[in-house]
Amino acid sequence: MDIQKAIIVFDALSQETRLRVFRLLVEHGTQGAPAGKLSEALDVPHNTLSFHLNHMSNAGLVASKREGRSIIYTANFDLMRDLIGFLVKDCCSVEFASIRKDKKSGCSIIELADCCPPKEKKA
Amino acid sequence: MDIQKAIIVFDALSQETRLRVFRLLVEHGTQGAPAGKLSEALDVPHNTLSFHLNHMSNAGLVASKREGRSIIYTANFDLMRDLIGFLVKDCCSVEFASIRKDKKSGCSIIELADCCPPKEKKA
DNA sequence: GACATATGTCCATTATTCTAGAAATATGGA
DNA sequence: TCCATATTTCTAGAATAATGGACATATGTC
Repeated sequence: MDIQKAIIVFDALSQETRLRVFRLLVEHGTQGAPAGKLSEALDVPHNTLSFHLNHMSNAGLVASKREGRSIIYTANFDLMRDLIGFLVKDCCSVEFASIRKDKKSGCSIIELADCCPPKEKKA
Repeated sequence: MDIQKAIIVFDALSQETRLRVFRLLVEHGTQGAPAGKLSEALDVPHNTLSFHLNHMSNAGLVASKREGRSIIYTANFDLMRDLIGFLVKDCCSVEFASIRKDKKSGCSIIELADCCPPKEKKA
């Protein structure tokens, strides 16, 4: 993920309605949820929500597919992983957070040194 | 980190100048860098940069301390770790990213399953 | 104290984003 | 075809954010 993409994703997440939508979609997993259900659950007018869903879709945060009369939205988990990777690699220091590939599992392993503050280099 | 705090941090990171400032500060580590150096490095007028640094400071993303005539800004690495933790816990699914404490090292370990997509539950 | 340096504050302008009413589009069913 | 449902698009006003010139403040040096 480059810096321009990251800005777009941060922007999409920096608004209450949108962040709530996203977290709700995360709860719905890969199955997703229809726009109307989100509108109702979050108590946001359908046209306002549509504006935000469109915003999120442009940012790549969500995908949508029609199913009958409904349009089902799903969270983009891949993007979320990329974003986490960006924060670790580009917005943190190796002293505080590091990322590496685990060959065996094929997973990326991130270590957050939240309990072991680095010794300050005395200048 | 709660959702309100997350929105504030995302907002602070969702603007090009601010994200560039933050990444530059990350490179400067715990030592930080003076406002003027940032202004010069990023080619942003000092007053405009001051506006953004103030924005970032309010969000808790950076800290500042005076040193002679300069004001030294430093990235808040703790907040960055909290943000990464928030994304993993609240904005991702356990199938895609999980976080656990490693008793021995005292670190939080995050596993990003970026190479092992979960088997879809056939409905 | 006079001056240069480093940074912040004030202000007006411009640009962008959010909101929700009204109308439009798409789908499915009687 | 007619109607209800689900959602989006259009639109305009309101709110918020970004920009940079001019000025103010704080610090260090001579």
